[in-house]
Amino acid sequence: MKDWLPAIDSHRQTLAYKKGETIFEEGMPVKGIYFLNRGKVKIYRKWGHQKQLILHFAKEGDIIGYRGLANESIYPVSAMALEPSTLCFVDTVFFETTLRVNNELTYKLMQFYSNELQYAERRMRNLAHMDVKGRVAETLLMLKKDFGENKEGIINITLTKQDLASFAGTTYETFFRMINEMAKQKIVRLSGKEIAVLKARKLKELSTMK
Amino acid sequence: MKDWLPAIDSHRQTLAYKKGETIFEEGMPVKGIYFLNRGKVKIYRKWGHQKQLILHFAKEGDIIGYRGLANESIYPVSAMALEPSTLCFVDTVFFETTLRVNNELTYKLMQFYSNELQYAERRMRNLAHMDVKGRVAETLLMLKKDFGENKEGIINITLTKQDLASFAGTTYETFFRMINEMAKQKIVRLSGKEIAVLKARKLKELSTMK
DNA sequence: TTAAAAATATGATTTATATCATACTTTTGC
DNA sequence: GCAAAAGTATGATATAAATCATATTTTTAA
Repeated sequence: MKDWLPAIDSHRQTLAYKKGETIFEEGMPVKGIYFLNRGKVKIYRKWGHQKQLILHFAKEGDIIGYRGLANESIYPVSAMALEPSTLCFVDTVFFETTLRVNNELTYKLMQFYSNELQYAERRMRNLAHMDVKGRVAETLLMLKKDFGENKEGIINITLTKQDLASFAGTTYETFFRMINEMAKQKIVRLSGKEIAVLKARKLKELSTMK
Repeated sequence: MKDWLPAIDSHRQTLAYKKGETIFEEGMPVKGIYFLNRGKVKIYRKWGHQKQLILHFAKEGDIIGYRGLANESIYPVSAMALEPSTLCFVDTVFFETTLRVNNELTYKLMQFYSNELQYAERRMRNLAHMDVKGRVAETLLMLKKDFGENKEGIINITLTKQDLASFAGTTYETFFRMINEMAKQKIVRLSGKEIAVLKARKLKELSTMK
């Protein structure tokens, strides 16, 4: 992913966001693409005013806003900083010009989209058929894989239970019950917002079709 | 979509499939990409042996198997002909070589993926938050938009109720009840496998968040 | 530093939707 | 042309998960 940064290195503009600040919102016109230098960001789609489905948690090095590079020039998703974050912004016109002349970059981005599409469609299938406990299990495995864990085995991302639930595609209450049950069975260890996976094998099992 | 056909016109190979025949299956190694010349194809992800989520119905002119063009060289989805279909096949190596030299084609394909991703993520959100009646309503609107309707207003695709249910992300029984209810309310007209949308406005309303 | 807001925790209740059961009809393959 | 398989149709029942209610704790911002 980092490989394409040099190509647009010149035209960048650095922006800082506080925790809870919105970077862009679905329905807003696309102005450019963002690269996350520092911090963590959630990408989500809203449903009504209260509900949302979190599609992705972005970390340092990730690009954000690429979903807007389609025909529609409107963001199909929203992005909010989960901690103080620094992003560099490249306006669409320049980015697209770069893509037009840099075939390698375009090819990489295309492959990247292809992977994202695979991931989205797998999750779609899971939302349709996997039970909530399975989705909670998968959520934890995904976070562990994407963000890693420290020496104590604690996953390197701090999230509210509500955000975890919105990522798993369920309600806060149900998520809480599920993860609590897993804690009782010593599959995970919880302490405040810290989560450690103790039995990855068991989680894998829970997220496998029965 | 048709615009990129000429670029690979030479290396093609024509294949015919009967109704119900599998074109490729998830987990199989990717050999190439397909262009649907004639017929209709369902693209789906399996869950266990009985269940599936249909991601997309492809029609004449559509490309199929593009999801395999990521890092993994394994099809993440399956494809099955819904009626006698003719496809033209282009092997991955040649297609990728073409992409490497044809920036315009790569750019178009990238945009195409971006659109697909938007679509997938919107459906993801719907599976998480929209009720089944809403999803059934949206399913019908989408089919009407994608396949059009004849003079009598009948949608130009013939599907089993089971496939319709698998596309809406529900069971056959629930789908049946929902669409039946819509027929009683004169929102749609049913006759065998024929479906006509009578009140698109009402369907739109049902698929809007409450 | 303190009041307000957000997040956590958990029991009780409701509801949407899946599952099960069964009969009938249409389609398909030999 | 006919038997088997696939699809359609519907009622009854089960259940997973959402919703509601409420108390406590933690975090945030003035």
